Amino acid sequence: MEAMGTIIGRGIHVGVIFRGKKVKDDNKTLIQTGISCDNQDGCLGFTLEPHSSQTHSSFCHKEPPSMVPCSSTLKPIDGCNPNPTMDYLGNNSTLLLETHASKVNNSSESACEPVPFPVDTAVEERSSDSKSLVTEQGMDVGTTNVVQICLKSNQFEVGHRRMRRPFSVDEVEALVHAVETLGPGRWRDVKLQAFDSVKHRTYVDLKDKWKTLVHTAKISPHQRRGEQVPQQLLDRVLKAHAYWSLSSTPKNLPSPPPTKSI
DNA sequence: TTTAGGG
DNA sequence: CCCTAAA
Repeated sequence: MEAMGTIIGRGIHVGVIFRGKKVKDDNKTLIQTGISCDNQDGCLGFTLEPHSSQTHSSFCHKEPPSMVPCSSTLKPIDGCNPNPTMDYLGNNSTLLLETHASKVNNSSESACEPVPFPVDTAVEERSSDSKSLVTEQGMDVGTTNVVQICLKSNQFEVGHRRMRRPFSVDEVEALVHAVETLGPGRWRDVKLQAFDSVKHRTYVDLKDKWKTLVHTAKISPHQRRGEQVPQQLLDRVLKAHAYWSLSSTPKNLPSPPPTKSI
């Protein structure tokens, strides 16, 4: 915030770059220039020029509806960010650029970045708004930062593959608990009961996770990857799985939940 | 829209 | 995670 405050306080120029070319006429709106009307596979970019703009610039690709983590002085952006989760919580400043081009929105996810957790809940990745949150890190006054907002070749083209979000042990615990009481096959309810506020976890995701959990619980510990799920939890998975598999009425009365003893 | 499974 | 036939 300090960095941005310094920059903005001293006046900052915001230029628009379309398809690599800087848009000269500042009086025209995105719609007037046609930038936001068609589905051209161009790229929208913004140049933030504090003062007498220099040349140093860094950027990363991003799309309209999501965040555009951008590091001006750190690691280059060659695809995806090394560490998705953290990295955006420190003393970073945030600049919000709103490109309210009428219907240009549409949703697709970040092309190279996982949405920083902090804002994750605030701004949905699948948001239909055309906002771009640019997170600047250690932006040096005097440098020109360019944020590329590439519109996929075809805005209607199905979005990218969603960012991978490994389930945390806590999430697994919540999922297991829900399945123990509701039983598998009722993913909609599981979602509502245990992940209602976690928008990036759909009931299909939960169903898939349960599938992998059952598998994980069956293989030997050393074959498991990622964050290790407590064996105790995996035992509950097998327990519930066995219980609901034999139950004659799997999806009906959540009769005596699995013997959650031990 | 959900469920259920394979990809 | 994605893709989708079925329900």
